[in-house]
Amino acid sequence: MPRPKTRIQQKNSETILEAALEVFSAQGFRGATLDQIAEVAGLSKPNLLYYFPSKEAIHQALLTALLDTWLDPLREINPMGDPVAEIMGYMRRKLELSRDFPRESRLFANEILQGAPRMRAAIEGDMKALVAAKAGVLHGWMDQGRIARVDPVHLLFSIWALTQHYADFDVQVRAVLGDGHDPYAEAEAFLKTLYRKLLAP
Amino acid sequence: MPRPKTRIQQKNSETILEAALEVFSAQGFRGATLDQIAEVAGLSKPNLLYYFPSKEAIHQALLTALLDTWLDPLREINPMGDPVAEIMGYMRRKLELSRDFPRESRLFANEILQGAPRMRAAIEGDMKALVAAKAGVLHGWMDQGRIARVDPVHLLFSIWALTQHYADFDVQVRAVLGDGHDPYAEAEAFLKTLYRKLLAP
DNA sequence: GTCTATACTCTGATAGAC
DNA sequence: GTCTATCAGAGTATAGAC
Repeated sequence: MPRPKTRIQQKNSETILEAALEVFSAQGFRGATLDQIAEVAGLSKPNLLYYFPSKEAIHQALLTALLDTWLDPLREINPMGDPVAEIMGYMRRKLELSRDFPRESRLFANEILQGAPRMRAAIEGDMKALVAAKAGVLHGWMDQGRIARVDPVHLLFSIWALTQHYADFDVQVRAVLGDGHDPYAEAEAFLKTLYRKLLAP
Repeated sequence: MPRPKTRIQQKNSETILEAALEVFSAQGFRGATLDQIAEVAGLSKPNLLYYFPSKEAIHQALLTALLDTWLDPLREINPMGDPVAEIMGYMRRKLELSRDFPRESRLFANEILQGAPRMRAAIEGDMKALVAAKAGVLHGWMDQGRIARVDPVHLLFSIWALTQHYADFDVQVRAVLGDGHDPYAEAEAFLKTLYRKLLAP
């Protein structure tokens, strides 16, 4: 990928990544084709490969940018804040990520589901370290009796599972709910109740 | 697909479906190839296509069988039973499905994630109807004050999300936990606590 | 029923004109 | 920088021998 210098290069790179996100998140890596991405981007296939050296490289660029976005809400948990408010805020921010960036959530889910062939290092490195640090914070709050004692890592897993479910299984959620529902608004109310009860000391 | 009559036909069909499950669940529909399935099955590629008319047909056979297995635990919820015990039992059976049939869970997740192109009818039909029926049962229990009042459908979503997470995101769960953990045993303890608190009237 | 050989299509990537 | 044309390989499916 040539270092985007000019405005036009910058713009085209972004157009390609946007189109690639659309296609990869809906079809998975193998299911997506350069033809589809080119069509969505409104560019020719060889032109895609002028900006990125390969299909693999486009995918990798998306994943690299994604992990940071994905972990940001967790980083924001403040050890000095009010425990329940911090955890509720984290849950809410993760749910907002699902609502506002469902394609990113599905891109991530596709990758993990298939064994994380291109993200394993990041998961075993950055993600694991961050989770360990924040689990320590949660543990401290439990020791102080400020929230109920539960397994801190599984508490984080539960927030991931419950919030990402609404993006990753969107089709199923909407099909089962039927018309006239706002899945994310209902989810927020349900999850608030759930975590308020779970965390009460 | 020829109606399996002889014992050898029966056996080969099963061998193919077992191999196909292995490959489809790990790679998705497009990512899987007949070559891979043939190799895992220990058969030649044309031989696969003697038993099933196409790659599509193999996949369809797996999905059709899957949905029933997947919904069985929900069907077993007994309106006459003890509400908390019934819901806890459902959660536990779903978690056991994730633990004992993780490939089936990932096959299902792959399908939904990509928009359920081959399962939409079943979801909008059987699954939606079953959920509506069981949501009615839950509602009745809430009206009687036997469990806390929460959105019954989102309660079911939460059980799906939390239990399937351990199969679908297995790689991430194990990477983050590190060695020396039994994810499913820990999950069961965590989820028991979670639902006991959530459901307490 | 099972195999080898092969037809045909799709797809990632490159060549080369402009 | 962008396009048309095209190559090479992979992948689904079929033909036909045994």
